[in-house]
Amino acid sequence: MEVSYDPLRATAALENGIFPAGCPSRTVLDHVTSKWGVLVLLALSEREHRWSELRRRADGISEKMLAQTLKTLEQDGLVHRQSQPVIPPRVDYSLTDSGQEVAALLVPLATWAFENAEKILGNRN
Amino acid sequence: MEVSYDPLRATAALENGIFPAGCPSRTVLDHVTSKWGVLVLLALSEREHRWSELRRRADGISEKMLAQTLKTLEQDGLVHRQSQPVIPPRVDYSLTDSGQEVAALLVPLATWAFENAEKILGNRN
DNA sequence: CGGTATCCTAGGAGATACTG
DNA sequence: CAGTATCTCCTAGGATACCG
Repeated sequence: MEVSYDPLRATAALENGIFPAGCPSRTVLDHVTSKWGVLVLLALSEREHRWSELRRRADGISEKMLAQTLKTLEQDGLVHRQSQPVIPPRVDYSLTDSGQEVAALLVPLATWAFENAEKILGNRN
Repeated sequence: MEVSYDPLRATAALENGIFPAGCPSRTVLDHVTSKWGVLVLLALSEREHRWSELRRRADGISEKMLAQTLKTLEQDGLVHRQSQPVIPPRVDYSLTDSGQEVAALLVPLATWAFENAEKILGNRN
């Protein structure tokens, strides 16, 4: 996995964009970095998931929050919802192209968290 | 800015690490992706900031949340606090090495949010 | 300036029950 | 199975005041 970003574009984002309260960038950032949003995007970065799979994967999430999170991400055009008209119902969630872009940025973050967790929390003594 | 990550390590993180409720990785991820945590880390990724600078930069943050956020990040060993014994008091916050690592991963995310905000939120009609 | 200490409340979030 | 609907609880977080 490789992420390459133009420093000038990053600077522009930091200087003009991200910090004002209520600005669109922050709204988007909030959705994408939300407690459950991250986990859902990470799960979907691996492969499509059904509702119940996501429910189990994002360990600890309530049905309410899963529904809410998925709805937000779907409205944002990051997650695609495909419902099959069968009995019992089957609904698959996957990433859109935009979704794959963010997810690709989230994965290194998760990897870093995973690899540094012990050290970080170990400081706390 | 360039971020390169071994796919195998990413896979390990996703498969073993990130998802269990209450696991260390998720705690760390929560700190780092918290609403105000992201903004503080982003601000500090540019340069050192004083308390009052951070207060103004992370637009909308309350004193309470700034204090809380900084304390968490400092305990996590991501932010370094340097207080000068002068009058009036002066305190500078900067990133530790670990802090720079995460911040480097956060910047592309912020850049992406900044560049895609309009499109994303435009979907909502 | 760089913070605590206190109080207070909106809404984030869980539990439970129900439905197409 | 894949969700709503409701009810309730609790705490993240804002406002205000004060302090070294």
